[in-house]
Amino acid sequence: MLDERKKRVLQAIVEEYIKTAEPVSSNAIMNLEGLECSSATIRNEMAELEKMGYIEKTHISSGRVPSEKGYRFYVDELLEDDKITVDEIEYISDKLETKVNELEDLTQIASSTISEITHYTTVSIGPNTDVQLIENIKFVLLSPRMMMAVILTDNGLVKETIIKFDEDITENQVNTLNYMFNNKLKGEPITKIDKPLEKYLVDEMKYSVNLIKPIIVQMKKVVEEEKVHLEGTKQLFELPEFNSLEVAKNFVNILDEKELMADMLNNGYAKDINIYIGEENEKEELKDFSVVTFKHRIGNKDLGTIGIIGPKRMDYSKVISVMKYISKKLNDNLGDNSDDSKEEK
Amino acid sequence: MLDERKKRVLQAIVEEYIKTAEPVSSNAIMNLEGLECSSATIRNEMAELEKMGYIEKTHISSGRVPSEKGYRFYVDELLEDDKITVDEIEYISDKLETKVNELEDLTQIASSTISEITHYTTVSIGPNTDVQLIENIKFVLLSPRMMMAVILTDNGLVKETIIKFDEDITENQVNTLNYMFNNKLKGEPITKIDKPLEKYLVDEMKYSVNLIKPIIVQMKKVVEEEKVHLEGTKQLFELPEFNSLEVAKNFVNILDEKELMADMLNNGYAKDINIYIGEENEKEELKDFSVVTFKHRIGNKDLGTIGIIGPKRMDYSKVISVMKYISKKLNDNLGDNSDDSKEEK
DNA sequence: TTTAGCACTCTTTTTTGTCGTCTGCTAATT
DNA sequence: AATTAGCAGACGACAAAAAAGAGTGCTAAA
Repeated sequence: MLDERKKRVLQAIVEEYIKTAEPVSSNAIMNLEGLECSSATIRNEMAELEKMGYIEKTHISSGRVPSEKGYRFYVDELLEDDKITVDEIEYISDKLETKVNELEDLTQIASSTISEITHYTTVSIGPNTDVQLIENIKFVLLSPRMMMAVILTDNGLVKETIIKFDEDITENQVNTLNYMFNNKLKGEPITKIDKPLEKYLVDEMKYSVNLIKPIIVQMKKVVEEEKVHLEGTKQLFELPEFNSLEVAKNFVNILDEKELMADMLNNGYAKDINIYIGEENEKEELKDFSVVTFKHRIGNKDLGTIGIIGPKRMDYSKVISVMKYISKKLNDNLGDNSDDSKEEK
Repeated sequence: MLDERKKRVLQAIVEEYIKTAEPVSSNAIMNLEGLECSSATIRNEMAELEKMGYIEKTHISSGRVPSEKGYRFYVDELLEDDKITVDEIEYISDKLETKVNELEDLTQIASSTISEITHYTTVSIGPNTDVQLIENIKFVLLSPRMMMAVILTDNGLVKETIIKFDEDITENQVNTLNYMFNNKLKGEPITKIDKPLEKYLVDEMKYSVNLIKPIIVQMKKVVEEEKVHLEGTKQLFELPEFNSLEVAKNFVNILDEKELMADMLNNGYAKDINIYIGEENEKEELKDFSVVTFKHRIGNKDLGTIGIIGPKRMDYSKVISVMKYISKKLNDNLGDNSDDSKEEK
């Protein structure tokens, strides 16, 4: 479709624009490797690329800026990996050594590391609820009317919550609950903790509704809860595109809508890495941004999703290199030294 | 010091400026209640108020803006309470009805309610660590190498954490730990969980350091951890002062520094409500803002602190009314229906 | 003591002009 | 047929100048 030189011109424009945030002129990219020709020739190529929709002008006599179609082509066909430096590799390795007790923290560390290296904002979220299986449930009486419920999932996450009752409970009751819940739920997806279960326990098993209802309500809540974690919000404000108050406000609005973030990360299942450029984002509010999402897993255990939010001219190459490296590193590390991960044969 | 009319003029200027964010001219406040005189008279008063330092001009022929001294006088002497509407009262009552299982959530609900009503940004934090006493500690074995520690404090908060070990642990060991920690720490401030305790347990009581160290490390971490919670960040961006990119950036930077926020809230002990206007803030970064902090408690139990961050021309009256009402409401509500609060005679 | 009136100051907005950049096109060159 | 040099034209960015508007301080009168 595009001949070699056009590809080269497009690539040069995208990369130059990523670097400078200024419309790229024919002069600016002339004499780059593979473009040893006059500016006039490049202008001709640019005119055609524009006609095809890969680049556009900001005004009639301006330089060119990549269109979303242009970015998309760049990402799909022209992207070169391995833009990660030795220093960065060292920094990442260092960060990932941090000993964590809860796997959830690992996603946050990955998220903050990405943000620090790329200088974009990252947002992270735990694994999707419907892929998590219950490995064990534990009820512990804290005081006569207060109980704690702990749920261990097969991917090593721990969810705990406190449940209060209007009447005293006995150790005996707690033991029965322990047995009953484990018996019923072990190996089931955590989403099974829901109304029907409450109904079953009350109607069929004849438990007191006063006992069961708060348990189900509270456990359901903690199971469904999406903890969205943000990192590096201020960094984007250093970018030249944030000199427009409009864009800045828009961005702050996005960050304030945690559910919107959660939604964004939960969609787009197909691949581990997904790239949404501008209008490709489902959310109207994100149409001036690009988002790269990264499904973060160890072995076959989903550990959550990380999203990188940046301008449309984000350094896709860098972002993807970093993500791939982190993914690799995590799997290398946790292959050996994770105690609680189940041995797979 | 200030005669009645001067007070009235100052009050009018402050309130008008709070409303419009524009320098206030002599014309604008003439004919307000208590100011039934000509603009020339008001100009004379303004000239004197300016000489005394209560108001200032943005340039030689502009209207007047309150100085920080002016705001301070307004807050100390001129503030009228009860600027809260019936609708707002209803909204607050409604929000505070939400049933919470963890007292921590209550501070967040209060915080978000304040933000929604005042349209300023709020930031909240749990109670200061050194006022919290340990009521009970519970260790629960989750798997051979994973234990959960739960700390109940006298003000009804629950802190829990997971501890991992490099070797298997027995139920017996957990029971001993339970007995030992409770015996040693019940009634003590949570800050007692620290190095010296580790030393004592290992050296004197001859516990294995492999067992004790991770416990102390992890519990200390969760005890010291300050969970800063932000609410309504985007709202401030609607204010006219945020049309300056400088201010906007400044603000985003502040929000990104969670420890700064925590510091801010932990200082200023004296009163339950503290007001810091502009330069009165200890933090350089906050010198263009006003902060109102609100120590939130039920009975004599400290439940955390909420800070309201807004422009210097924030609607102090509204903010304070809302806070007072919330405080009252919480105490009314939780006087009766809180099950776990200890009965005081 | 208050007020009407006016000159003066300063900001804001609009207008005008200049400069520089980059394109598209044409005609010449390879 | 592809490339290139050269140039006219378009337009943004910036600065200076001009006009409009808002508010003050002061003076003199009520």
